[in-house]
Amino acid sequence: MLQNTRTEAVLERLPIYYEYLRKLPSEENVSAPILAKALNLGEVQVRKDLALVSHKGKPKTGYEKSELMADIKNYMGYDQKTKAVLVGLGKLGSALYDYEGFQEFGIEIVQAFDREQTRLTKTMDSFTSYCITEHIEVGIITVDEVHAQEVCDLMATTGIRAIWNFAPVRLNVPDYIIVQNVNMATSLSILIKHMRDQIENQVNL
Amino acid sequence: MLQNTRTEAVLERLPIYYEYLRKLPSEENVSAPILAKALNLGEVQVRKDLALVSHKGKPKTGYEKSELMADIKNYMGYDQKTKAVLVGLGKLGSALYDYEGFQEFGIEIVQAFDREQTRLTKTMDSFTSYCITEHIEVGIITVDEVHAQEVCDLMATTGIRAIWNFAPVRLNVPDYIIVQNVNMATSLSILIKHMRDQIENQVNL
DNA sequence: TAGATTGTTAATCGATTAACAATC
DNA sequence: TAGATTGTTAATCGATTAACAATC
Repeated sequence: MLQNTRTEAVLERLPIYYEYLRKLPSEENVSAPILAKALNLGEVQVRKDLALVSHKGKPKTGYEKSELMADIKNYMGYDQKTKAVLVGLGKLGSALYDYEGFQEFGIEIVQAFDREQTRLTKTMDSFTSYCITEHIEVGIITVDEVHAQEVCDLMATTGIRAIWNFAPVRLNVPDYIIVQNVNMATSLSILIKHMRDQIENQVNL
Repeated sequence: MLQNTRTEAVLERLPIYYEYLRKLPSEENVSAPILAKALNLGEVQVRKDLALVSHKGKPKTGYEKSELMADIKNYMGYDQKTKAVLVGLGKLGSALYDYEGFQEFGIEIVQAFDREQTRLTKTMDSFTSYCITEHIEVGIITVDEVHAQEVCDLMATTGIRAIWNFAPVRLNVPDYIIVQNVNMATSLSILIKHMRDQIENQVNL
């Protein structure tokens, strides 16, 4: 455990294990080889990933399902509640605001903001004070690209430390804020490029 | 150019360059150092990425903006039109169906399907024949996790070669179909984990 | 010519995979 | 005990970065 070098990619896989386990009807023990086979990953990789978060694996029998889930949960911080606000209640914003799936990971979008005040939204006037008094840590930007930086700047004046940005702009933020850009169009275009490459390769065989 | 080993990650960066260039008001030449600085990437990395798609760079002056864009466009296949269908016109499905941003990358969601027939949707009865006659290559799954595999199986009976899956299930597909899973909840949870790690590190300094 | 930038080879860094001893 | 699985060290693979010659 001394030089336990965590690779970045582990963070992408732990939620996959967690979701797999959560949906697994059986309560039986699970092992790295079982997970590897089910999720089509390398056996050693899974073994190493699990070793990073848990030390309750037993040779021959593997891990107790509930213990392993608890250890992943703890490592990933799913048990720490995280409050997020969303700005821009358009189609995409609404879809996210309504989405039930965040709960499982301890995440709640507690309030949506937009230009207009509605049953669902507050206006931006109250944004800063709301975020400060409610100790909001995460901001979700689903406004158009013209307003994204402006919203981002406002977020930076609160206690928000992470921004999930759906506007196709690169945001300027202070060092202590981390930004994750999500771009639906480029994501799909990458999938399509992979598809075309694969088709090409098959033709050339 | 002989052993021009393309790294997987290039595909993630080329769209970023492309979008940056597209939105750049100036028509002046661009160089790897300029792009690197603007996008906060390594200079050598950008240089190598550009060399992969273009051979029109000139020492001292860099690349002509429009030529470089054309070369990225060509490499990534943005000039090849790709038709996609979407199944599940809920909140998220609607948001994607309405989204204008795909166009830029040659992608069009040409039809949505759902249980009910509406002004916007066809029912699944016509799904297979529609996809075949329209030569659909990409399927987008935005149904709930209970129905995702079923929809996926149906897609596999058509000419669809790539599936963009928003349902939180791992789909079983034949080898020649590639699947990209998108999970909003786990994506956000990873961002939050990064945030917590960063906060932790700052405290420990 | 001088200087900035390209294109490419070599070196480093990071992540995955292979190998194997420990053990339940 | 035998066998499956864990945990870990070493080897490989892949991607990024450093270094540098070529050149406009």
